[in-house]
Amino acid sequence: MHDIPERYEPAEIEPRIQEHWESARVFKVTEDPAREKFYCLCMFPYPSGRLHMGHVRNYTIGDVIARYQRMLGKNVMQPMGWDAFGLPAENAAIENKVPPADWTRSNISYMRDQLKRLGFAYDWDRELATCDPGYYRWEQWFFRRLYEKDLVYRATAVVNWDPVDQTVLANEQVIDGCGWRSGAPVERREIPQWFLRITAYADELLDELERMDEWPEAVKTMQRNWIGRSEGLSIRFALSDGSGDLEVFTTRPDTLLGATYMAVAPEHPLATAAAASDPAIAAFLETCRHQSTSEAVIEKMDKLGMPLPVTVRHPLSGVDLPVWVANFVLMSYGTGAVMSVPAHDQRDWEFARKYELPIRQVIAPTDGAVCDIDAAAYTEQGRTVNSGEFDGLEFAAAFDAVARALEAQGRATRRVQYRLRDWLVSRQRYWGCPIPVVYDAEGTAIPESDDRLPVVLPEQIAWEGVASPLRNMPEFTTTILPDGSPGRRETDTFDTFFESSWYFSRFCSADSDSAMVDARVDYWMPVDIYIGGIEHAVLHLLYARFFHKAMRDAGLVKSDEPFKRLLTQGMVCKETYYRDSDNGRRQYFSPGAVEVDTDAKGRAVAARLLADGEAVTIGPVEKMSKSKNNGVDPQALIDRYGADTVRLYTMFAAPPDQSLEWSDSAVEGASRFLKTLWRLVHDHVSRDRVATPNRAMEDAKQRNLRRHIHETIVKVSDDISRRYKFNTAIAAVMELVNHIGRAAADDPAALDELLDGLDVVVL
RNA sequence: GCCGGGAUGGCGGAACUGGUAGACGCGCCAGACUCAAAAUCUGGUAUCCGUAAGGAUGUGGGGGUUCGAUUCCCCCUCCCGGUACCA
Repeated sequence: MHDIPERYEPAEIEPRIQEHWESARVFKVTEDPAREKFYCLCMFPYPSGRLHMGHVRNYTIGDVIARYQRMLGKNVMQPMGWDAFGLPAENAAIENKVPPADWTRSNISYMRDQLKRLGFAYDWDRELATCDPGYYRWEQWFFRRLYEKDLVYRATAVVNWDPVDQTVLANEQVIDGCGWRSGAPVERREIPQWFLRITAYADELLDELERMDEWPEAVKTMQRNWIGRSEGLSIRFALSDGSGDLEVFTTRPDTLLGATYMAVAPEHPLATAAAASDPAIAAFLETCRHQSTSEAVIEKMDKLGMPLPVTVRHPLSGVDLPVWVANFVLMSYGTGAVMSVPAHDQRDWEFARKYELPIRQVIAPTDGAVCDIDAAAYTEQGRTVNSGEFDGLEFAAAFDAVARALEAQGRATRRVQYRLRDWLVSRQRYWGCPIPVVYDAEGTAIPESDDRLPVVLPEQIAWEGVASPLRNMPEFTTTILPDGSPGRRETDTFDTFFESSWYFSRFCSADSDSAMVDARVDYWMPVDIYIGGIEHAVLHLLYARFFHKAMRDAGLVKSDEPFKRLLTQGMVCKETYYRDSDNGRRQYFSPGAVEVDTDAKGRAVAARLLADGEAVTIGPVEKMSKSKNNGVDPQALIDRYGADTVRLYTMFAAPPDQSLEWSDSAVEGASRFLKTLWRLVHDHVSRDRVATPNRAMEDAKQRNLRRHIHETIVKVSDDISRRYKFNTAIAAVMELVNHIGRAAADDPAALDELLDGLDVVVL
């Protein structure tokens, strides 16, 4: 090791050491009950084509933690795999006429090389891709276990339907109400789909959060609010004509006497029945049929409604209340109907104002403060007024009194309701795991038996048009039922969150072809630290928690929770550049294709497309993504500076949980630091140490350096293991290197301190 | 709309438990080396006034608690993530 070259040449040394790591299987691990295990996991990537900066940042954080834990002597597993099913592969298939399987596998191959080039300490023997039948057969197998436990059911749900392309669109594919390819106005369509009963686990998913003290508070709060447990009253209002009941759920029974109208969803039977004889209502429902299915869009649109020719009887006052159809009431929430109390709900208040419906105050502030119902709804809990025999009660007492009165009439039931809805796992797409179900001649669904699994997705396909080709493949859809009669195969595939809900368990026994997971899973699970983007705070992380509990209840794993500690990485963001084209759609340009002019303060003021020299609009700073085309390609930086520089810069630029606005000018600094360090080591490594240094002979400067070395060890250890602040750990090491460099110039005789310092810095 | 997060020099960020605001790095300025440049090294660099010593101001905006607030509380603005079929 004494013949270190004078110049730092990452392009030469990095591939050499990486080949050694690979050929010697340095990071391969097996279970060792004698040693403390550490399972370090980063969210696996979607193989989109090339690594982006978010990947580099994510996997560098994981690698720093994994290597630190190895240095502590733990048995560290750090695996890597591919979240390989998904929409982009279908788009590539449509655009480039290449089968999604081929496109995906070639992306995996390229990105695997990139990961190796970045030098991450992965146990590659555990690599998996979710599009391999050897992986997805086990979720088909588990689907049947869930079915047997009544955790699977079939029901109708609304989708975005593109009437031109004759296909279902993802929310992301609907732009201003139109299909992104066809440009045709999208329609809502109800179709039968498969659901997993995640709500059966709602209470456990909620309660367990209290004990997850190594998860960020923000993520737990988001999950709590998402689950949204509320206690309330399910009230059955009798239709005035005696033809039935209208059931609603409310968390505010204390406001019942303030209810002045009812609102139902456009798909509600009362609305569709009225539309049959009233063209105006039918026309309204028709406009609602083009409404978005996205909550963000629905909540921001104009709130519209129409009165229906029915009324309901108020169970306490006996007054008949009008029933309206309203575009913001969702059929998929609860019963598709709500009771409206405009005096005490702001949305109801605005709707009532717009349509001149009565606003009736029945709650007043407990402290006697004035509240002006003409200005806004009073939404706080208070004391009942204008409520006859229920007057003067505070929230809990009023709730109870109203509940008892209605229960006595058989008109209400106390109920716990969740905002969380069951997990819709059906996708009308080709590139996913086939849902293992067959239908008989009557259309009855029969889950596939274990001995007929996997249901293999045909990979060599000819893609015509836009819709999933599976429906037009008789060799796939035609099948024989267990009783020998002809059957038809389900052509829907699973939501890709299905695959990402258990891959961490599969990594523990990735080579098993006889079981979903085996006993090794209980050595490694739970994951000790899970690192990934904050954008997964709810959906992926909640589905994965649910799935793990369902696996536990099927006897497959012992742990209650899959992820002991969670580190949510902030987004890597970058300015967007675009032009609005004539058809109203936006064309985004990659930062590499654009030249940006800055003012004296370094702020971007204008941008031009390099290809034609014409101006492009500078858009907001957003998460680097394919759809915004604002990703910075790390490969160019790796080629120019080496992997260590890119990794160092990524860790130095910001703390991991903070969003990072990318700037490639500062990468130079990281490179400079590594060169300086290399030269210092080169200048000293061949010098011989004094055999037994005499610490008592150290002068003040030397003692000062030795003290600084040890302070840095404490600081860096704490920053990495407790604080997860890699930027300040690096800053501390830079300060130490500056100190060592000055000492080397001033006092070359202080060799023992210099060499000790360099040893520590290199570690 | 709702839920969660954020805002500190020209730029990225630091200040961990309420106690010297701006560590470390980028950029910029000056100097050394060089025929010259690059690279490298040394020094300076929050803003305003001042030759300087020094003074004043300063952590998105407004208010509050405190001997003391980037940090705690209330209100607001803007930005980011999620919003159930992007992953």
